[in-house]
Amino acid sequence: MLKTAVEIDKAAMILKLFGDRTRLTMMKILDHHDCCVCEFVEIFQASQPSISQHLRKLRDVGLVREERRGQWIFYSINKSNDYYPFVQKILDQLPDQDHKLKELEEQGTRITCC
Amino acid sequence: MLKTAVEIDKAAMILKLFGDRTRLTMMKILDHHDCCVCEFVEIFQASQPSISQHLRKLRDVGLVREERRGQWIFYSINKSNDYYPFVQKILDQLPDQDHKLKELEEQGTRITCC
DNA sequence: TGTATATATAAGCAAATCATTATATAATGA
DNA sequence: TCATTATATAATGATTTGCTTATATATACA
Repeated sequence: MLKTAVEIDKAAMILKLFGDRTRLTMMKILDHHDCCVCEFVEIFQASQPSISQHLRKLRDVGLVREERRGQWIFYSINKSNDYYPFVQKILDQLPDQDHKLKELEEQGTRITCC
Repeated sequence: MLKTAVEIDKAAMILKLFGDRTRLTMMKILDHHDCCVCEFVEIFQASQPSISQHLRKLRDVGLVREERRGQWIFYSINKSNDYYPFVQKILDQLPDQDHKLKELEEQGTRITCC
């Protein structure tokens, strides 16, 4: 009974995070590729603090992880999150966003350090 | 390309609506049973305008339909919505909420008109 | 026809959200 | 060591959200 209520609440919390175009696209990209903050800044043509704040929300609930690699901080999907199976079924239904990374590569702004 | 962007945007719009505990639970219930407004008022112990406003948001994007039956207005899932397959895959992962309707039946507040 | 019931809608308000600007921190490289 | 680059965080403000209260409308029923 109680467990059920908690699960619906937790699902709603995740869906609320996904109810933002930027965060949803981030998650779709991260499901296939790690990315650093500055790549997202390029992809979304958004300010760096704005991107950092979106990533922080995703990190705060354990959906993504951060890892420093030299000068950059890379984000990746946290596949060991309890709700990853739920998350994955949603992301699987979204159109591939690889073209956004391809554009960065063509521009030469994709970070391929480490 | 453009189509892709629109689809992600549309998905984000739906997920934003689902990012609310009340609306998400409503959708899960409606996926199996039609319900009228006063039943939701009982289930969520919420005010009637609050429930009506949530239902309106779901209706405005075509996720649910309304239909008058005598004194009551019943809401149902709109399975012909383009995004219903997407919606259904999300709802399928949520715990069954039938116990909420059972409680109404036990209380005698379930509407079974028409 | 008048009253009660079910619902929708409008207006107002507090809280949440999302961007911006400003600043701090950490790593790199000259 | 100093300047640059990448990032996080704090503070602020505009917008959105979700509730409440008040009111309008439609049906049912005596």
